[in-house]
Amino acid sequence: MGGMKFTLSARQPFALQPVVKSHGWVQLAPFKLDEGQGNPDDLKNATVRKKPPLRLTYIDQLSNGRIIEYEIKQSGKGVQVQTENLDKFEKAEASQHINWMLGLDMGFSDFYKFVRMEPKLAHAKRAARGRILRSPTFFEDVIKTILTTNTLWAATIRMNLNLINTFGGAIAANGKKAFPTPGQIAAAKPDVLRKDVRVGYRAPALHELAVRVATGELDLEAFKHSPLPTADLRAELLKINGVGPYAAANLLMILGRHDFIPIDSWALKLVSHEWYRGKPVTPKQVERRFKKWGSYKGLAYWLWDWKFTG
DNA sequence: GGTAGACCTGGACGC
DNA sequence: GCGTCCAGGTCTACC
Repeated sequence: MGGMKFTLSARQPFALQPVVKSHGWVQLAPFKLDEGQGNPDDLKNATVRKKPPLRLTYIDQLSNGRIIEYEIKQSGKGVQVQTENLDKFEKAEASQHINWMLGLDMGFSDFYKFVRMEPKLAHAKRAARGRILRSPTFFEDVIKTILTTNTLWAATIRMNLNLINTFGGAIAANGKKAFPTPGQIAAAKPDVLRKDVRVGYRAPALHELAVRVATGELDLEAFKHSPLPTADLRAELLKINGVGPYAAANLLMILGRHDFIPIDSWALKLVSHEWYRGKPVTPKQVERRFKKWGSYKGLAYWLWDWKFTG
């Protein structure tokens, strides 16, 4: 087996579970979640144990082409990473990726202060919430976000899995696959995206994006540390074919910009049941309800302790 | 600046 | 069994 372990520290407060459970991303390959089920003892221990062990795995491709798997667990005030033996450059890159994926150096003290009088948000600090699970590359998150639009969640999971199985590189030893690089998708015919990956009408948009990133025309990774004001960054995101108001807001949230609410059909449902007795609402009404939270309205929406749970 | 209609796909529902 | 609807929306064409 071999391999190596290392730990990464996080800005406090931090807990792995709320990051992993922050949205559906963990259900999208190459993420995988292992909550320690399968042991018969778990049942009787469940009532005793305070923190169920939670193990997040991810198949990553480093810039030198090497594909490796991370097993990430909570460890003290940060995380412990188990992976294959890496040289110091690989380890630095892997650490950087995991740091980004979990938002280890993000802080939310201003937000916590701002919302501490709001009963629906007061839990945020207690539960160390605010971080949103993200993929190592912004490219991957843009693709995944486009795959969430105008479809069922189950279909998003399937399309994403097809994309990985069709184009992604694999670990030789076990066949586990990484998310495809822009080049791998760009090299394919758009028709393959439609016919094999089954992404439907999204095929041209996805392919075009992969080509633009692969050729260097569009530097998506630069969005991570862009000096642009959020509104300008949003305008840039909206230029991407397939990215509209919802997707842009979702991607801004992923970038740690919380000024906009990703208003989808689910958001309308939540707000409808929260304040309008289940009567249909418009995006404008959602905006109105969260206006007071200013540049934190996205987070306020995201972390709101909703009445409606489905 | 605001709003109908079309759009791949494949479960869920009604009949 | 089949048709219809619709989902973690977006784009285009109009007003």
